[in-house]
Parts: sequence; structure tokens; C-alpha cells
Amino acid sequence: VFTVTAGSLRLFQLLPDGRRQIVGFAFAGDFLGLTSGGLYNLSAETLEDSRVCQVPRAEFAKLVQEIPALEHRLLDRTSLELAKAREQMVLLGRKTAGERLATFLLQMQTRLAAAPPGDGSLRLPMTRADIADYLGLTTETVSRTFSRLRALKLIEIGDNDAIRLLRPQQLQALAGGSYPGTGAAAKPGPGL
Amino acid sequence: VFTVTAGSLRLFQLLPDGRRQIVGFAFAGDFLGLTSGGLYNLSAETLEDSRVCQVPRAEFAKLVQEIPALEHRLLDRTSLELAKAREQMVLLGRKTAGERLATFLLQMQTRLAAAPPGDGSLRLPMTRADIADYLGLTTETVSRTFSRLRALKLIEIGDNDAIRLLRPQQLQALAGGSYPGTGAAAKPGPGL
DNA sequence: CGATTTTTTGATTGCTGTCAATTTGGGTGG
DNA sequence: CCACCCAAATTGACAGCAATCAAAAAATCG
Repeated sequence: VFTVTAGSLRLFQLLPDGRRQIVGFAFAGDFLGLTSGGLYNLSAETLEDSRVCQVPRAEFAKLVQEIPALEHRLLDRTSLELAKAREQMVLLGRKTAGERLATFLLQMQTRLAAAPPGDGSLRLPMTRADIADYLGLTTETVSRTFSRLRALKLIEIGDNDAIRLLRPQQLQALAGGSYPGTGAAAKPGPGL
Repeated sequence: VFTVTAGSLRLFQLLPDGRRQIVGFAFAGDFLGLTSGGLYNLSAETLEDSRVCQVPRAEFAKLVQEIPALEHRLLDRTSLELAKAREQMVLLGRKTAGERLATFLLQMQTRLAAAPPGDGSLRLPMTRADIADYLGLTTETVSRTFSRLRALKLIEIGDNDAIRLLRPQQLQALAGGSYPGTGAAAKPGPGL
């Protein structure tokens, strides 16, 4: 069980033949390690010099028993992670390359709002290959799509990896926010 | 907050232009409704005649307060859902149509192991369109892939929607189980 | 049994992947 | 400080899988 205190990690799974899917990135303050039965392990690698706080699982379990509020918070966080995972499923299942990258940039803007180079730009700690494996694309497509967004004047790419979002509202439109359908419960189905 | 007591539902999100991503199916015994802040709503529709048990959110919250063990169970379930969502991200981001369908059939075999028509076959309650929107494909591709698997003698399709998995081990190989990478924590990154 | 929806099959397009080459950037050692 | 080296990123040409467009066949329903 870990907490990230500085830096950033990529969380991913591999297929037997080496294909990789990055299921998320972890930044300072993020929590890792709930495995629900030990199966379903994730792998994690640092993206840059990082620092994590490690807690033995047994000790953590004791801590949870002593402080019920902790479990409450944990459930809250996990539910949020689940919701984000589902958003990502929408992205991976239904969005085009341009929409994926726009969504990603807005995500990163939200996540990295505090830290980056002061001015409105983002410094992405991950490589194009990481972004590709996160968005279900290839490095080449990611690169091409960056170029296309730059040509459209939606973003600006600085000398380092600094990226500036020029027209957030247009990016937002391109990203295609997902919708809460018509109703919360059973509607058009056969019968209930 | 709901619990499914009979039947089955599809859980999905929509994009503004109508594209749909089904993020999961719910069967008898499944739990719905943790929203972590109200944002991120899912939509749900029945796939067949179904029955759910509805509990007002306020009442549920009280119940949770009274029974701490309930929250523990809830966290466990949610963690499991998160793990499954991540598996699905691997499918959506990195698997081919054939691999997706094979994975799906094995999933359904696990889920529907108890109920279906006694003999080893599955009765899928969802349409080809639902399957397509769950696997990030189109109806046509799903149909074609079913035909291909049938031609390969990996499955058999009965009169109704009954499907029999002929060679589970080959399907398993095709599905490409995902891997727990090399290490659990930071490895090849720059430094820690 | 006719009407409608769902599924299957076919023809073609196109987005993204693959293969390949070039350019850029960062790090190292002279 | 600069030349060199290597990894990462970009760009180009081409191929392929799945999407799209279209139509036929099958199943469901009233």
C-alpha cells in the first residue's frame, strides 16, 4: 500500500505479447494498492524522480480497523476512481484520436493545475509512448494528433515539453464531455 | 441506490452526438448507485423483464452508519469493480475484435454460470448492438466476429441466442489474459 | 401472416497502425 | 564548450482492420 508524495507514476497492465495499457497516472497525493483479493495486480513505474510512502498491508489493515472514518474516505476515493475509469472506457471505446487527446490534455490541466511552470502551460511528465498507451493509440498517431491540434491553433508546444492550451472551450467541445443519458434508472427496457 | 434481484441491466454513458459506451452489465445480486459526489452519473436500462430493490439514498446512508461491516463489504465490491473496469480498459485500448469477443464470452460464462439453460450453453440477454457498445465495436463487426468464431469451431450458436463455448482453453488463449507486469512498484523509472 | 426489428453478409472507405526515415533534444565525454 | 551518441519525437508512405453504407435474411411481434 503506497501513497505518492512527490513525482508521478504510470499504472498499467500488459498482455502476454507485450501490448501495454496504461490505466492511469498517479501524482502526489494519490493512493495505490487496494487489490480486492490479491488478484488483478497492477504494475507501476515512475515517470520521473519520485517519492512514495510505503505502508505494510497488515499495518494498514489495523489502521483501518481503528479509524472507521478512514474506510469511509477510502470508499469515497475508490468510487471516484471507478467513475474515472468508466469515463476512460468511454474514451477508449468510442472517441476518435483527436477527441482522446483533447480529453487527455484537459484531464492533465485539471490534475497538474497547481504544480506546473506558473504560466498557464503544462509540463507533461510522460512520454508520447505513455500517452499512446493510455489513450489506446500509437506513438505516431499521438504525435500526428499533437501536430494537428497545433496547426488548428488549439494548443502551443514550447521548447521543452511545455504545452499551452489556447482555446480550452474548443478543446472541451472536441473532447465531447459525456452525458448522463435520460434517466437514472430503468426506462425503455421491456418491463420492470 | 439499487440492488438487482432478477433480470439484467445495461449501464452506459452517452456522448453528445449519441455514441454510446456500455460500461457494464448488472445481473441479479449486483449493486448500483454509489456516485461519489453526485457527478458522474450512469444511465441504466433493463435488458429484459427485471426486478430491482430500491433504497432511498438517505436511508442507505443511515444503514451504513449503523453497520460498519457494510461499508467494508462495499469497499471490497467497489475495489473489485474498479479492477474489472481496468481489465475492460485493456480490452478497449489494446485488443482486437476477435480477442474482445472471446474475452466477453468467457466473462459471460463466468457471470451466467449458474442460471442459464442447464446444458453448457449461454443465453445472452443483450443484443448484438449492446455487445458492440460494450466492446467498442459496431454491430456488424460483432456479427462478423461471431461468424468467424463459429467457422473456427470455437463456438456454436443455437436456434435462440444460445451460445456454446466449444473450446474454452482456445478461447482463453485468444482472449489473452492480462498480466501482472514485472514488479509491483517502481522499477525502471529514473529514480525514486 | 404481414410488419418491424435484429442479425447477417457484402462492398467499399477511411482512420489508425505499421514500417521506415529524418529530425530533435538531452546527456556524456573529450 | 562542443562534438558525439542515443532516445524520443516527428513526418512520410503504405497497409489493414474495423467502420460505413447498403441490402438481404432471419427472428420477433402483433
